[in-house]
Amino acid sequence: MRSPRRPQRARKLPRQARSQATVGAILDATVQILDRQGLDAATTTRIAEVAGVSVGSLYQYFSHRDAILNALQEREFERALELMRAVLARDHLARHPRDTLTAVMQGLASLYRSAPGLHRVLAIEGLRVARADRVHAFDARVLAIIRQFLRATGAPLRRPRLEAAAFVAYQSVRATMLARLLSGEPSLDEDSLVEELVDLVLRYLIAGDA
Amino acid sequence: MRSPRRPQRARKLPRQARSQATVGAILDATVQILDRQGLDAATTTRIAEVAGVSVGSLYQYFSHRDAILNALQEREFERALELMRAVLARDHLARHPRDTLTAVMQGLASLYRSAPGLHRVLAIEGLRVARADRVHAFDARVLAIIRQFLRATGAPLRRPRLEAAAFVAYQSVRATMLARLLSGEPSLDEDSLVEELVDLVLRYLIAGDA
Amino acid sequence: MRSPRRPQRARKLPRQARSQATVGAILDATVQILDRQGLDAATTTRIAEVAGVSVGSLYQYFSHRDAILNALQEREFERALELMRAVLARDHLARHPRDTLTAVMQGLASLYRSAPGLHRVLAIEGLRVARADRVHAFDARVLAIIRQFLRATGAPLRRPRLEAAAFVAYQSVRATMLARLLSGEPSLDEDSLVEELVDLVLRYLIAGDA
Amino acid sequence: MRSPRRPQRARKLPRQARSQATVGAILDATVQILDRQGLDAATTTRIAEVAGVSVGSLYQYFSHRDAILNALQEREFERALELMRAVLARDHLARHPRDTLTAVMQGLASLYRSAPGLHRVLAIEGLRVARADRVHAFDARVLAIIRQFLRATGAPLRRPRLEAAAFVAYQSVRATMLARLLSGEPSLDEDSLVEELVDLVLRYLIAGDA
DNA sequence: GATGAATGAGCGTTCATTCAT
DNA sequence: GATGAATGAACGCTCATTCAT
Repeated sequence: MRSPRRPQRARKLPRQARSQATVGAILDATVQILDRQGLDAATTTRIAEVAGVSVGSLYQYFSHRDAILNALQEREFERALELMRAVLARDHLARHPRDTLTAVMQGLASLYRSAPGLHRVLAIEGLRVARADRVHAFDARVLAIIRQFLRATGAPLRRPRLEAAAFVAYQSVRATMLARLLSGEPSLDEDSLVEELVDLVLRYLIAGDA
Repeated sequence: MRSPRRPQRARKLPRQARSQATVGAILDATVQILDRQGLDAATTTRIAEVAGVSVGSLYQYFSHRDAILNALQEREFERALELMRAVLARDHLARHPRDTLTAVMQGLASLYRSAPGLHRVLAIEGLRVARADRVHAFDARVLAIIRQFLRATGAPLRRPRLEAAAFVAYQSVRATMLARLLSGEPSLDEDSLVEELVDLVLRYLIAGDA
Repeated sequence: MRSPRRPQRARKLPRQARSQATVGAILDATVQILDRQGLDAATTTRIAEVAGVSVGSLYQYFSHRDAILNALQEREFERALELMRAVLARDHLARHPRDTLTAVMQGLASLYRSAPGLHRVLAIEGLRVARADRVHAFDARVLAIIRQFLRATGAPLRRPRLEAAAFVAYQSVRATMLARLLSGEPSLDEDSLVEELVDLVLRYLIAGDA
Repeated sequence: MRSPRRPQRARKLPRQARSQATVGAILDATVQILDRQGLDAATTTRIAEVAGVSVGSLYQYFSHRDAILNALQEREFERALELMRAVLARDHLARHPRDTLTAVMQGLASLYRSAPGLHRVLAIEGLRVARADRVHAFDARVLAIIRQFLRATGAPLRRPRLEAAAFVAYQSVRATMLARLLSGEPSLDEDSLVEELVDLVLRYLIAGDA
């Protein structure tokens, strides 16, 4: 996409019900387009068209095109965090770490599966310099959750550098899932992938797990 | 005025000394721009400008803008493969797999370190649909090398699904290194990263490795 | 940056008053440029400039530059056909064929006279391969009208090959008028030309007409 | 084609044998390209390539691209005039005008047939403003020949305005032949076309010819 | 507020022409 | 003379953004 002519002022926050609906429609339209046709198809005109509003309205709620992608990214970030929190909150201490990990990874896999095209675009765009900070912030939150889980788990940890370990484990899982998503016809079925990743992480992190 | 005719094949190969210099200048300029300002800044006009040539010259050697990126990608691909081959060729059978793995990863880390911005862009662009095939082809070659290494190693393998294991291991290493590269100020020094990754892979792949 | 996507269908039809005005301005500007400076001067930038709009507006209503020329061509085609139909509809059976033919040719001559430069360009462009189909379609419609006229006329026809005769007659008239148009200072006044052409066609087509 | 940056000085005339050969090769190459691929394919680079010389050499003999087309046009003009002169010179006074006319038209038809693509391009380009003068000059020479023939012929002429008559007859023949050339699949075979045109012209020009 | 026609900077690309070798 | 690498003005076209209605 072209680097945009940046506007000078921020837009007002949507407060009323109708506004919320419009914002929602715009985000949903963008998701649909990204998922089916990719980033290049997500022009402001097309988004407005699919959302059933005018471009003018679009700019009433988003100061520039990238703001839409940012909002989307944020939405998916929250969704992923929520998923992790929900799984970990379910009395995971009483269960074997393997079960907890498996549940988390199945959740992530289903998240990706629900809109592969969208997550592909977000992953790519997430790597762009402009959006790097947002991704780092998200990563930090994920890592905090992981560390918290590791500390809370009764299992004996192998790794002295907890922070490094969480980083490596997280990136490995994230990237492998994404790579499978990006390969046209995955040679590995989802369940097997989850199994492999659980094993990878367990053996890496937890002593004596064989 | 003229109906546009997309050229299908590569332009003439540079034979003379001056031509070689021009091609080199274009590639170098592109690397520099990608490394410092990212992909969007790498317009044909800007590349030509930095290379100190005219746009016309650029098109004398590259059929279209993307061909420059492709050439660059190919160059880095070959470099990475060459590095892996070189390390694995060095009597690795006589050494402990840990040493071999460490050597490979140190090589990759230094490759990334040499031009972080470039590798960031190549990694990102490698995810785009248009270039997905090239990346898959590269991945397949890497996976073949890894599998060959695993088979040749005397060490007892833990994983029944060799192909899946190679995929998971490769993506984990690749992504973690890249993620560290992308984070502005890495919290993990390079040696520690290599150590962690070697450990990750060994425990995942090789039975009884502790 | 972006892979170019050639639009296949026409742009949105102009509905509002302002839109209509813009389309009109674009067509008028194009006619003016073609008439005065020829086809090569009719760049999108120049057309927009003369029309007093931006290039963007131009592409809001025409999918590509050639679409403007096509629209212009179509407009003139329809105008010419309408003229022929109108003249032939005027109780021509009751009149001598010479009068009918004269009326038709006077109409065509005045059509050409109204914008010689435009018709010159359209005639030339009509010869280009890209637009040949459109011209052939127009020619076929004209020939059908001519054949219908010849059949309806009570006059005894000299020519056994009606189709060939219509073709020869039509091309002769068309080309001679055009040639006169193209010569800077016509040596033949319009009335004389019409007279000559009527005579040419009558003697060629109609038996005993002397 | 793009309107060229016009050079300032004329080129030296080719005097030596090698020069003549180069000029010939360039013209032949241009004919071949025009005939097979049309005007847009006739770039200076391509012409030089087909001619087996360098672009530099091309510019040694032709001051600019259009000069090549001009030379080609001139060559075809001379060829056509030569053909007419040759036929008319063959004791045509002793023969019936119909035979003479038939011979001329057969000659023209075979000229066109020998390289339809070339003549299509020349016809189109000949109409462009830039080259209009050259065409008018050629037309004038043709008309002179025609008038001379008409005067020399013993046959009684119908038309008082000899100049106008020559013009009408010439344009009719030229355009009809060209139109047949331009229509993809001519519905009229060449012999029939010649027959029709001879009849058209004879009845138009010569009194009592039935 | 909502609309959507209008804007125009900027992109990738071409090719006639030049000139150092 | 010949070469062909280099030039760069100019083209068609896109789309994020604005603002009169």
